[in-house]
Amino acid sequence: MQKVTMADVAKLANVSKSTVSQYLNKRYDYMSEETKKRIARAIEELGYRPNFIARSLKQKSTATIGVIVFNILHMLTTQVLRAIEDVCQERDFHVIVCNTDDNPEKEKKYIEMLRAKQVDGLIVFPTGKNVELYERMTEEQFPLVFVDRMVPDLPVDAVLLDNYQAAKLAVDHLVDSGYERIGIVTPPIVSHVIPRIERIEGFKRAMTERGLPVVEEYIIGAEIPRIKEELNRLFSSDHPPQALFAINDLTLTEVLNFVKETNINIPDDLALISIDDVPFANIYTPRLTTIAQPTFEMGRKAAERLFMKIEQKEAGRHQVLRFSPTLIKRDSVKQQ
Amino acid sequence: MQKVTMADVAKLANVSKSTVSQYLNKRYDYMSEETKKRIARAIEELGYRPNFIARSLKQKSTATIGVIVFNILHMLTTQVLRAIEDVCQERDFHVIVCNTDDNPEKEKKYIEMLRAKQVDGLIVFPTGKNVELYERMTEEQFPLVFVDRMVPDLPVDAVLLDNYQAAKLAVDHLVDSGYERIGIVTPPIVSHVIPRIERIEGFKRAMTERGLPVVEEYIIGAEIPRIKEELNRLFSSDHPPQALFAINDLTLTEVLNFVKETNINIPDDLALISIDDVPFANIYTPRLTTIAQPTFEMGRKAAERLFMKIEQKEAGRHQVLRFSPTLIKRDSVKQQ
DNA sequence: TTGTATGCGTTATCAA
DNA sequence: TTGATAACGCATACAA
Repeated sequence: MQKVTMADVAKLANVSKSTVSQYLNKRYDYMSEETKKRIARAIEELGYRPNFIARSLKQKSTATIGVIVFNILHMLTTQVLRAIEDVCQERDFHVIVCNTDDNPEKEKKYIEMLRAKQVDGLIVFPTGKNVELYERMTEEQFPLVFVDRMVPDLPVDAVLLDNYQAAKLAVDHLVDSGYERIGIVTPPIVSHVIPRIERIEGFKRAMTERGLPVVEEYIIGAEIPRIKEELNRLFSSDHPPQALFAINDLTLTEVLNFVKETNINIPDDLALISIDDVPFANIYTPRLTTIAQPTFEMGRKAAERLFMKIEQKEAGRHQVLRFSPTLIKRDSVKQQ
Repeated sequence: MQKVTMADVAKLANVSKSTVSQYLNKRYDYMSEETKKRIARAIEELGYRPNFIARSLKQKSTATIGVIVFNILHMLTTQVLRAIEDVCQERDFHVIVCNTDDNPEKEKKYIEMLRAKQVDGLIVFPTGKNVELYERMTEEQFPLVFVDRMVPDLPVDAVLLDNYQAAKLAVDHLVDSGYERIGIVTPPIVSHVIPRIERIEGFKRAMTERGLPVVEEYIIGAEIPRIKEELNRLFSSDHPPQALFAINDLTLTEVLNFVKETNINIPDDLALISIDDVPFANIYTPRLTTIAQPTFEMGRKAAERLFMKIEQKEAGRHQVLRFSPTLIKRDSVKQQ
């Protein structure tokens, strides 16, 4: 299988390898019709298929990029990935996908292996823990783009949601609708996970701007499986929040689970808003008010930035691109 | 960047390239400690990283497989993909992902390009339209596994849901719960899309087995955007069905949308069951009764089969592996 | 224990 | 217009 090589074609067509090579690369400016035909025939006859890997070795380009994500199962990731793949498809590039599960070891291993495989560039949802490695890549001018998270002080292009704006959108909509006691629910707050930090920070700022107090008790930050019990605790207190802001789809799900097990009615007893326009937002009763990330635009942009770097090897000032979220008003927040 | 090669290391360490090569491949049975150290130092100093592509050329293995899917955005796909990637991760293989959008042209192009890139095997959710191409691969004994769909009469390994059983599970549960007028909703019925064909066929068989008539009017097969109007038509007739079986997540969503716009109450006015355990099944009110596909097992198995073929180049009789679905009883079907 | 020579399937340079 | 020949970076058989 796949034993037939350019040499075989050359022999059968009675020309040299170089001629075949030129033919394949469409450099036929000076090639006689006759030769072209003979080569075409030989290729056909032998069922020859070029070995792209050999060509890559010579040309120093594999037409392949790597995309390293936490977990392809997350909707954000899937959508960004799809957009990236679309851009690559237009350019006849291929995409290697890797899941790190947010594990720095795995991330490191993947990055190293993919570079050994000579990928032309890397789009990474970084764990944020392999700073030296990131640094090395930028020093070597290796084409690299971060998505979703970034690493402060590192001159790496990054494509991010404007998390402050997202939080502000949520708070403003809630406040405009007449809510004051607003809670926020998030996974554990760790410093290297930029979106969480920024969303919470944005939440606090927005509250303050609207002249509302930030009640620490209303900030629920816990591992996903523990969120429900935290909610239970909070809602059995004297003054539970009137509205909840779930900072992503995972926490939203937990809130919904919690609500399902109690008699709390949305939006009458509790208003709910979240970041990530989950697929069932429209189907759920009540329809869920959400803040959507422009995932496809983000994926596209990340890919386009990467290709800019791949194509014109020049550095250029690095950019942190912020994408604006969109408030989608539905029925889980109602005018008080 | 990445200019340093084995020759450089060899020179710096004062040994020959072959020695370095041996060192890298852990063939140090007979290597002096001294040499090892010198090589290690040189590698470190130069920041040498092996070029995997060059090695691939020699060894005829890229440690990369291709996975060609319709659309990574579908949940089934994402989950299968994740499982495949996990298996690959264990073996230090990488995965190239391609989206065909069920377009045979794209499929063809991808298959050809990936083979040119010398991937060691291919897992394909086949459009079913490139029969010659599939045949050629099997003739050449190229490692290939189909998922979700198969192509009749083609000796290719395939990993599929037991669609007949899935349909039977649905019908039996409905009938056992006291329903008789059961409708089914599906995307357009086209012959090469095996799951649809089998699910509908399974539905009919199961109905017949239970002594119930198959009412053609209750079989709604239409493009997704047109399903809602079909449902409207059906439910304004004299004898609408008492229960609906949605054959996948897409049609389920349409049913749910339809329900939302009417006053139909689930499960009181209409029972609902579907294939694909959607993420919101547990959250929706009422909680949705579904039939789950063992997506991760399917992905794992597909990858394992592929590796069997990759490793032991022997053919072996090809297998069509059927996976059993699981009925998850929740609240959208209630005992009448 | 280590080095030499050769090949993997292309492309590129330079002659012819 | 086409053909030798030398890379590309690594692995391997065989020699030393």
